[in-house]
Amino acid sequence: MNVEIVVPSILNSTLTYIWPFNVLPQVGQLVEVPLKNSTTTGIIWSLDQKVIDFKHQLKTVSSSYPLILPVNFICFLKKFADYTLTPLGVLTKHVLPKQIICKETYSFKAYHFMVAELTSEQCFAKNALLDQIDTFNVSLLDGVTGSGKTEIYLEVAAEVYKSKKQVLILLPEISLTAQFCQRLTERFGDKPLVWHSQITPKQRNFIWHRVLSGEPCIILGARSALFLPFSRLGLLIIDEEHDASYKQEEVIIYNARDMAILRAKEENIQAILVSATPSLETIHNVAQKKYKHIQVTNRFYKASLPEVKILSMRALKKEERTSQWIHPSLFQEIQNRLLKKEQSLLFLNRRGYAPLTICSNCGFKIICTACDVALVQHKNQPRLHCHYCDYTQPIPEACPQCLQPDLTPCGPGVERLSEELVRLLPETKVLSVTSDLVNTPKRTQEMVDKIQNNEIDVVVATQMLSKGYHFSNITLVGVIDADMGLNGPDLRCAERTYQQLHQVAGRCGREHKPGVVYLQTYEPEHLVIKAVAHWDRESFIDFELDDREHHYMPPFGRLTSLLISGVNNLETTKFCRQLLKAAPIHGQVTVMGPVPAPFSKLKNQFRWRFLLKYPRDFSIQVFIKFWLEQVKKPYNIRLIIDIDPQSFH
DNA sequence: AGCACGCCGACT
DNA sequence: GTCGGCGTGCTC
Repeated sequence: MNVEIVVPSILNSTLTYIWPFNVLPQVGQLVEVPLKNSTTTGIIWSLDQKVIDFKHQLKTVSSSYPLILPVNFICFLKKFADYTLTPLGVLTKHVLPKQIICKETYSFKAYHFMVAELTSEQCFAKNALLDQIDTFNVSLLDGVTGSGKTEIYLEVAAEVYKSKKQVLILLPEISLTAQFCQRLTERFGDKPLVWHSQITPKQRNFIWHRVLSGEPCIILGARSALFLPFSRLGLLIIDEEHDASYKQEEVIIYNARDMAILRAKEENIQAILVSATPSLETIHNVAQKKYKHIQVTNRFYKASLPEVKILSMRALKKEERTSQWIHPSLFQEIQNRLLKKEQSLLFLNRRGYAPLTICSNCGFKIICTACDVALVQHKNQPRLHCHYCDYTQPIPEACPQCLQPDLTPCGPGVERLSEELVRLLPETKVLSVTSDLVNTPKRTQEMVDKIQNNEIDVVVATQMLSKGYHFSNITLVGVIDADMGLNGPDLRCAERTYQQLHQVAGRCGREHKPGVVYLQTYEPEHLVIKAVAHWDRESFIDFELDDREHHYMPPFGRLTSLLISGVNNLETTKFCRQLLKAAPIHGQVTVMGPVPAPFSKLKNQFRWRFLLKYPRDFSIQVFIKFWLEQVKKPYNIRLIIDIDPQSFH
């Protein structure tokens, strides 16, 4: 008999092989097959006898492994590929372990759960979640920081574990897993199994085989944990469900939150979405009664909230300013903190010294040779640096165009803000925290220690410090660029800004010392800024949902983006025109574009974009497949399909 | 004629 | 993705 097999290549279809063994093949079984002039691991995808027009002699399966991926998992992969339009072979690469070792003996201690004391509200939430544990459904566990959401879902996870099932807890970033791991170890009496791209091959193999074996376990994972072959998954938890880093945009483009829900559906289990600032998609699904809403409040919450004040940068006169970038009121507050021996934290989401270098004589702007973006000036290591392609060059003495020595750094980065603080307050110990400077676990630990031991007075940081950290002596937070991103090309920029500011505002004064947050803005009356300042989520949601509905944007309509890029701009635009001409006419789909992408050139590639808008229940995949069949794509032009895009660069 | 390079399709 | 076939064009 023949079997249909997927192999880890870019192929989008199965390949047919002869099954030479007496034992029947099984869907999901791993096999070795000859491919070209070598051999590779593949997955038996189907036993259906496909009618093939393959003219040559079929090859034979070389050997089979006693490893069978669960049928539910295969179904999940199939739907994943169908939805995201990922070639099956590409997906397979992420599913198969690097090398297959069948007999591995690892010891594993069973968890011994510590008894957690839950408040009556937490108990209620826990029981509500446990109530529907055995069939597919989605719950939103919604509550502010400090309301004990984590305790609740860990209790639910413990119950599922005790019923001999597996639990997957997804976190948006690896950096968060370390602290979280600590917390789980305390609760469970042993380390949880952590899965992300940087674990050792040995650990990777161990986890892969363990989840396949069906042994109960709790996995703490980054989004790639969705590709683990769990055979007894009993619960899926997506913490910080709103987080944009759940969206993977390289090689396989998918939103891990949405695919997690798909996985839960295929496994017929519950998915719990957890957030203090749920995404509008999720809020909408709750309103539509598709998701269950479990809200937890913290009765101490209102009292513990820092006060958020808006500082208008518009009203300032030149002579009122002490500092070039810091509002006088915020500057005053920083000085007050210094007197009280308390710490301040300033956020500025710009690495380096200055985001822009311009010649004050002729107006020449230094841009990257490979990208259509300004080079960022760094002073720590004096270079001009492209943040998109990593190109660097020395800072020229004179303007490359008019040869005058008038190159001027424009605007602040973290380094420049720190420098200014040191100049204005020479006794102050200032620490810059950016991914350029704090980029290893060791340096991260040093940074945390320094702040915690009060060796630092003012921390100037990018968004990298806005998540997962809390320092008890920081009682003042200043956001230098609160409205940066408010007017971006991104559909979700208001939502993102709201979530980030909310997150940032929670960074201070959670313990006995009250905190204050200052938002510097040129748009003090902007609804997003006001909503953050008043801790008023509802008004933000109402405003934003209205706006989205008015423009038929997600979560009301859906979007897909097609990014077309190539080294030759003429050829690229030509292909775009061909595409536009071939675009099927369909009453439910609006085809917009082609337009140059917001970054019209990156890494020497010219970039153009189409955007498709269509109803929520419309299957755009069929439309796209039909469309792309009409035109032949030149080999040197790349086309990337992003279903439900998060970023529009 | 002989060979290097790069385009481009096939892979069961 | 990766390999190999083959056409173009350059060198001996």
